[in-house]
Amino acid sequence: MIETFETVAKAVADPSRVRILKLLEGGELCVCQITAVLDLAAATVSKHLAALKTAGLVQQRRDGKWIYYRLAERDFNAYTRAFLDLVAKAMADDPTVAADRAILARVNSVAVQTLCDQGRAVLFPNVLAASPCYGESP
Amino acid sequence: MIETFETVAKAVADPSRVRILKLLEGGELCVCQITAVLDLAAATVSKHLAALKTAGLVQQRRDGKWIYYRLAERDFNAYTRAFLDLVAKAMADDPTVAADRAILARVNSVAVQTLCDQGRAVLFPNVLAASPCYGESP
DNA sequence: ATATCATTTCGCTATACATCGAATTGATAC
DNA sequence: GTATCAATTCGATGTATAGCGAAATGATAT
Repeated sequence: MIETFETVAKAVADPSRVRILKLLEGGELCVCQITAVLDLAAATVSKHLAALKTAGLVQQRRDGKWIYYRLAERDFNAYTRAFLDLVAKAMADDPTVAADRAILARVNSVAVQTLCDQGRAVLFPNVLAASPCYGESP
Repeated sequence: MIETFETVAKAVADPSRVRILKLLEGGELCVCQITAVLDLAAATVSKHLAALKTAGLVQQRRDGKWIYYRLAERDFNAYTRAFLDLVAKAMADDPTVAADRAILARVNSVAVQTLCDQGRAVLFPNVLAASPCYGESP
């Protein structure tokens, strides 16, 4: 009881995990998409997702090569509803959350396969690198 | 924003601090009363209370030699209401919380001064120790 | 069957924190 | 003023955890 509450509260008491929950409010995402937004090592994101799952805050589903995470059903465990509602209402205008949403928009504009292949860099097309060098031809 | 949320969530993500909040739902208590119930070192309890205060979940008031802590006003900060309501609704029938309430009943039956002077032991009168030893006379 | 590859687990390091006893603080009460 | 003493802060210790790179896993797709 109090141990379960502790597990869920701990899950929500980390900024990276809160950012994940706020991202998932917009719909399910696969691990590499979440990793691209947070800009953390895949191992780190995987661990956070496991913590959120243990806490009963998210659920997962496989689709081909990718595993998609989504917010858990409200009645998943005794505290799922209360904490997810709390997080949903909070941090509506937090700058980090807003920035993540902006990156998420870019993420959603590229195929998951492309994102997995090329990594986060594909989200920020570097004009200088893509263009021919100035003064290259005589 | 997200940092404030993190502070408050961390505050409730510890069983000792949750026990304190549940105790304070019954009304204000001084530090030595809380210490007696939790059965932790005074230094530890003091630190927990400081964390709860920083999180905006409790407030304090001095009365003579003692400092009384109480749950914070619901609009104390952006998250006070949400988290205090959440804790209030949760763990209604948790065994640890129930046991704490039983000890609290004993605490409320003795003067604060007595509790401070004699410590937690005063809550559990030891019949054997209080009686004359068997076979002591002739 | 086997190679690929997204995800997870493992091993490690650095930091955070729960807990304690001892020392300090600071308001009370003489 | 000064002694008392509840509460806090200090210093130390052990445990927990966020982060990473490397290795392992396991489902897919050839």
